[in-house]
Amino acid sequence: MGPLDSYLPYLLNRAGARLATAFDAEVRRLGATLQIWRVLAALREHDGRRMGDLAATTAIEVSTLTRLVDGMEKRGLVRRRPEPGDARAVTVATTAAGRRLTARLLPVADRYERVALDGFDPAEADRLRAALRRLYANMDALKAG
Amino acid sequence: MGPLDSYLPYLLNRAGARLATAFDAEVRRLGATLQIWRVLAALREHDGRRMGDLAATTAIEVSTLTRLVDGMEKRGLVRRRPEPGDARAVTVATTAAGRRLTARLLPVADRYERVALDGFDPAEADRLRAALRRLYANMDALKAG
DNA sequence: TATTGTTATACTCTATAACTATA
DNA sequence: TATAGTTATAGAGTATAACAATA
Repeated sequence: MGPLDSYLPYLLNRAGARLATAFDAEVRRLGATLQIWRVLAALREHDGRRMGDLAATTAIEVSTLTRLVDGMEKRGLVRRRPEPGDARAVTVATTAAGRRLTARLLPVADRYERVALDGFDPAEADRLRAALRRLYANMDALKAG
Repeated sequence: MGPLDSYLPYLLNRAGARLATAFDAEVRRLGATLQIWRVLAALREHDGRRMGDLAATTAIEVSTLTRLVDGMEKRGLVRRRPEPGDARAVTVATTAAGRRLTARLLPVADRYERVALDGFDPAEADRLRAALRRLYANMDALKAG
């Protein structure tokens, strides 16, 4: 291993942590948290998802997600419904209030992406996105240990 | 904001979380943790650093770091010494045992980077590193709020 | 028997601030 | 007064396993 500043997991962690910390501080002023935003963003992409599905796409543990959704439900941001066809499962859907909060968070999210990619030309930004997707997929090889 | 799968903070978080989780599980079998590895990797780069310096490069909170270093000191991996010239400050240096543990962790760290970058040609990998450094630096702009 | 989600517990990390000892 | 580090406390998040209901 060479210098830390060329070690990819280190760079990935530093960049990700910095983005996440700053974003979290900012959305808290709007009455949300990073975790709440992750759930809302996942539901914006596809509303009415199952808990397990939501856990997978947000990278939030199921047991954490249960309590997070409890809180969001209490605040009227989402609503749980039994999944028709499988009574074990539950789907989570946004309410009008949830969508209003999402609408207020979206400009912040957009701004963060713009700032992070400031100075990147579109092709460069897309290469970065592709590289991160590929890196994620490469980790499948480690499942075996 | 477009699809989640093109949203950079999302991609960054997913890739980073996956790498970190898998790596942590693996080094635990060798008697370390991800946090311990971060400290050792930082000290490998430059041994005998101050606590504040260490906190900055590892992205670990100072108060967390104090207790982490407490534990590492108890295990004989590092040693605290007063900084000559400033009696308030403390430097943290590895012991022989700490360097032995580092040596055992290095191959794992190398393997993770190799797996993550599997299929990337060297120029591509370097572009990714440069992009992550640049992204990190771009976040300076958010300090103002 | 396996799966979905909830609950419970202990643990880790963070956030915040108070505290000490220096500078 | 400001800085370096420690300590204390409360709050998030994770890990694990036990559990209920259903498949």
